[in-house]
Amino acid sequence: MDITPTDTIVEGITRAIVEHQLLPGAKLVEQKLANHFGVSRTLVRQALFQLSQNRLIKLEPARGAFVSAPSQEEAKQVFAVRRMLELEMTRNFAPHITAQQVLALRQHIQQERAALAQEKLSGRTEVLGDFHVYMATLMGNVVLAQVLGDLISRCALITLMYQSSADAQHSVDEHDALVTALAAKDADKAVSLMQAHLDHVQKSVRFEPETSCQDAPMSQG
Amino acid sequence: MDITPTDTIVEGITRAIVEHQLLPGAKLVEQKLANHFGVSRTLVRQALFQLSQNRLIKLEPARGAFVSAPSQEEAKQVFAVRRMLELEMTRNFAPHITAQQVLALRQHIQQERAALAQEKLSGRTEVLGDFHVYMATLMGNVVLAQVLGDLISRCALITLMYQSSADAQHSVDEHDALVTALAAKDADKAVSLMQAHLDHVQKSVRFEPETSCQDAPMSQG
DNA sequence: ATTGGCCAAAGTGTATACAATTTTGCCTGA
DNA sequence: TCAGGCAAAATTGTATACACTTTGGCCAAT
Repeated sequence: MDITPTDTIVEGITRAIVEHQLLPGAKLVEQKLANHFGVSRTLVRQALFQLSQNRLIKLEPARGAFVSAPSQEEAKQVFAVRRMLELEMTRNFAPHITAQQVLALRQHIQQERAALAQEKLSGRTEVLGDFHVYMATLMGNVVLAQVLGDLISRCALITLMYQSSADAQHSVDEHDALVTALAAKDADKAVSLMQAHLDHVQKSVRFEPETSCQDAPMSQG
Repeated sequence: MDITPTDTIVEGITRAIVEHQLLPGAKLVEQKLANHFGVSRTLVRQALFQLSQNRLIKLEPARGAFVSAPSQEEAKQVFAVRRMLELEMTRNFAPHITAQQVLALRQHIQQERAALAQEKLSGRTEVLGDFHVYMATLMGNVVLAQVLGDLISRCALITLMYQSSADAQHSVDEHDALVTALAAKDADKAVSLMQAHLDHVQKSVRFEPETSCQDAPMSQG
């Protein structure tokens, strides 16, 4: 996987949004970003376009780029789609899962626990969400994995912003239980566990958080 | 909806791919395209990036853009994901559908028949695929509509390339039957009709055993 | 004859310059 | 005081110029 300068900028802006340095609705001025990252507007524009594809920002023609303000309704819809995909995925996966795949999932859970232990916000939700994508990959359906990845990164803003550490811990435990059910090839149990898990993740999203947004704009002060 | 020059280029290249003027594997040289469309490479590059997001072309760093060669395996996976989403969508939609929504769907089918009558290849599959997206929209789930739209445009290349006129006619009839079942709020029947429909669409895709990629650059007059 | 390296040509990646558009603030006139 | 409009500043949209990478062929050495 080639790592391009554009990816670095995407990463940086994503980080800034996730960590509340850039609030929803904030305008992203190309030249400012270019100065900040020490590149030309060309690369910034590429990055902004990429971010708009992930729905993290909104691109208004001739007006500029603005940080998205994901609505509760949108989050609800994202989770509805995730349910459609992931419940079916779980049901299909359970009967055919191999010992090797179970092992792979368990190893992933180890990574999750490690990420949690580090208490680092960044990377935490990433790893947790990746579990679901990883399941799809193990099933061998690349397309499903990509679609799920898009969906999860799409609501990543919401989840990252509002999911507490306790919720994250809860998620890992639920992943663990899910894998156990899968390992036992107990499809019904696995599906209901997945259902419950998604319910919990969705409920963990708080839309009126403590707005302790310390002011730390990205502008090169 | 603002119509940008970039969109025009995307449209043009898509059309060329769909109409076999550009075969899978063919290289897209930026300057050639720029000359062809009478714009600078800047806009061409934007268009290429956009097309790569739709998986219609593949962007290889420092090497260029190449028309994708969708594999049979990938098509299979795309349809698998579509099944997950659309069967569930149908099941959820049937009990709550309103008379107004039924009417809207029937009107859409009229458009499909009109598009078919024109014998125009371009726009035909577009309209047919749009039926599925339209259902999602009517359900009120914007996210689902977008995900479905991505999936359908993703295999649009395949479908457009290989679906015959007879198959297309068949599709419209199946849409019609589906709407009738929905109007009767017969969820089970609607779901099985949708299942059969997706099976047929998938089967209508014929992969030519010989994928020898001849070079057929876009006619530049 | 074959292989390896070097050089030119072609093409992509990035920066900068320029054009078009939007935003902002001021001034005028009622 | 306030609405309207004009002009300047700021910002985005597009084109061009330049740097770097890849590609393809030629030639020399084995």
